[in-house]
Amino acid sequence: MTIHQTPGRLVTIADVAREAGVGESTVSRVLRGQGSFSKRAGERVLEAAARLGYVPNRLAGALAGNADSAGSQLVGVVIPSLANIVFPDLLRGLTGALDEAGFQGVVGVSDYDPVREEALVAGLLSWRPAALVLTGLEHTALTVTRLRAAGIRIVEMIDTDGPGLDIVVGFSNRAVGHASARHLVGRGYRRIAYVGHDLGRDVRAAKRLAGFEAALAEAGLALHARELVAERSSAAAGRAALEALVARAPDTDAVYFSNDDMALGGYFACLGSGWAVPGRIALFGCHALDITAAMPQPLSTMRTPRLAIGRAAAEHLRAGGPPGTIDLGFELSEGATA
Amino acid sequence: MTIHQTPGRLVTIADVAREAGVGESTVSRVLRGQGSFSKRAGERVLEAAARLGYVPNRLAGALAGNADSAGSQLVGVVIPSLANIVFPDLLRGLTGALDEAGFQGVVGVSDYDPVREEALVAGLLSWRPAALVLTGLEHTALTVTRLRAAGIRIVEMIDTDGPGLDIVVGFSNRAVGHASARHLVGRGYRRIAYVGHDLGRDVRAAKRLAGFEAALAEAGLALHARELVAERSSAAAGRAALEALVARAPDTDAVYFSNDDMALGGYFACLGSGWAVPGRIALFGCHALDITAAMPQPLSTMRTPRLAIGRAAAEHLRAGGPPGTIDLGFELSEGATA
DNA sequence: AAAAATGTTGGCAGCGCTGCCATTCCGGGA
DNA sequence: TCCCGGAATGGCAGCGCTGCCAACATTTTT
Repeated sequence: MTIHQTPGRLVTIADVAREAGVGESTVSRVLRGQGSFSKRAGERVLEAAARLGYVPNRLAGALAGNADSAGSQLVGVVIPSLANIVFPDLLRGLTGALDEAGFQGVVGVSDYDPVREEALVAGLLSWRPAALVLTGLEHTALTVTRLRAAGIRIVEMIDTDGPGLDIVVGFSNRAVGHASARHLVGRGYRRIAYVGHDLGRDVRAAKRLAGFEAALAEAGLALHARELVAERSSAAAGRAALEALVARAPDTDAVYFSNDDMALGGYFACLGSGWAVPGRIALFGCHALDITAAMPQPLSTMRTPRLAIGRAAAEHLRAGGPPGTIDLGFELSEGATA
Repeated sequence: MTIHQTPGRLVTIADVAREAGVGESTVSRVLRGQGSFSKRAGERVLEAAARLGYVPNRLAGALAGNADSAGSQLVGVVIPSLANIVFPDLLRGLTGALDEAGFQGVVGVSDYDPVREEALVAGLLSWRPAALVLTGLEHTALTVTRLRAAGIRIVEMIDTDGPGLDIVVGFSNRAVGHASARHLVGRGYRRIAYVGHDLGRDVRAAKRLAGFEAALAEAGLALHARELVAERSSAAAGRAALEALVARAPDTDAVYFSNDDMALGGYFACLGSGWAVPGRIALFGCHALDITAAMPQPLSTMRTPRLAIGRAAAEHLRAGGPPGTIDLGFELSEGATA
């Protein structure tokens, strides 16, 4: 029962035209519901197409349609990772809105590597996408050159801390870090440490930390300690890192995590070691992952509008408006751990 | 600083040919490193292409190249959801292997809806993909017809419980459920309940439950209770459901969850209510999400090879072999909650 | 009733690329 | 020196579709 029957050639618009007894142009018009045609022609074409099992060839359509401008209805998307739940969320908002608008997303994963992104962008551009959606503001010079030359709408998601190429949708990671520190300081914590993952790659986590330290400095404080893991963020890494940190700096009274999954790991470390949260040690995360709301003590964290960012990115794809930055903000999720 | 410069026409192969002082065919051969050409011609073409910033148009390439067979280098992918971490994992394995092989994935999200899948498949087929990767074995009749007519390789991921269309890569969800029940029964639990999410849509969770109940029956048992939430699986839903379940059937001694995130929610419920795990109540999940390994008591669950499935799916795309099922199995992750 | 306006329709030239084929170029053997 | 086989090359016909335009049909207006 192989599926490979490939009877020969696939049905083309010419076959439908012959079957329906009309011209090719009429078939084209009917199928796209564009231009004028008689009711009778419409019926016959639809009927013939169904009878023949016609599947339009968008490759040809896009090629013929509009050679320059928005060639196809494909939209290239580059995200850094699928392992960090933040990005599937982004993708979720994006694909949802994208296919409401009749677009198809072509997804590439850069693994936080600008050089990898460069290659992905080159590959995506060769499909003549209607637009490109990237993550973050940091790109190689060659990527930027190519993007400029492509003459299509570019959306950069998530990070508004810096100049964008065209449209930027996100929030200020710096401000998130800043607000997080203000919250901890306001709660009276003074010996505040940081637990994070590979900052060399995750530029946005680094920006949050910068904002965090800036706010500490404004309050006359500095990071009490810091523990970085080389790997990607995960609960296991957060757990190990917090344990290491507490061993080194036992008097730490609050910890800022680069990410909620790290923070969740930290929470587990506290549970395992019997450290009272937030009595013995307070925990603060970032992103407000769904899970954290179900914890016995909801995690104190910052809610970032990931779905909304994806959706907004998709919605601004077609808009012919001027370049600009759309800041969707963030919100304190008070929780009970800090 | 608009990016929209669209100087007019994009650079075509003809422009490169003129610039390099060779024919179009030579440019095409050089750029694809195929056919024979002199070293000198090769250099000049590459140079000219770089100078002009030439970006090949794969739309045209695919259209001209091989009209029938593997038209483009696009691969259509349909997954049911991005909210359930299982699918991003699948996607991760898939896109990784896909772009090693030079393919680009076009992703659609069906939201667990076969009718939505039908529309997505139709849309994807119109890009003349080299192959299609779907999730699960359940499709509408029309989808199946179209898939057959397309004459391309089809891979169905994750579920091996039933006949596939072409290539199937995954594990038996029924067997997972069965093994889970055997484990709980073997540990001496007798009043075993089930906590799950919307089974009407998540067919695979339903298959796991069926296998689970079958194993219970073999042991002379039946489900002690069950609690279903209508929404999608999540920690919050798991927590609420477990609390409801314990209220209704306080003597339950073990709970099988449809998913690890549900189980994690259940664990949080136990922590919150002070129910000893597994003394008062044992918990068993499914999928072995990363997070669960960091818990103070690692969750007892079944490790499913999600990344490997994605990778295997991509690898079997090109293989011209016969249809068949590849069962990647699963593995008990003993943990400490059951 | 003729003219003008409007509604339908089919033919055909591309879109940018690749496959095919005929042609040219080159070095080595007769 | 001439001829021959293979490497290198360019021209051109499509791939399937859409945009444009001219042709024709049908109404409406005067």
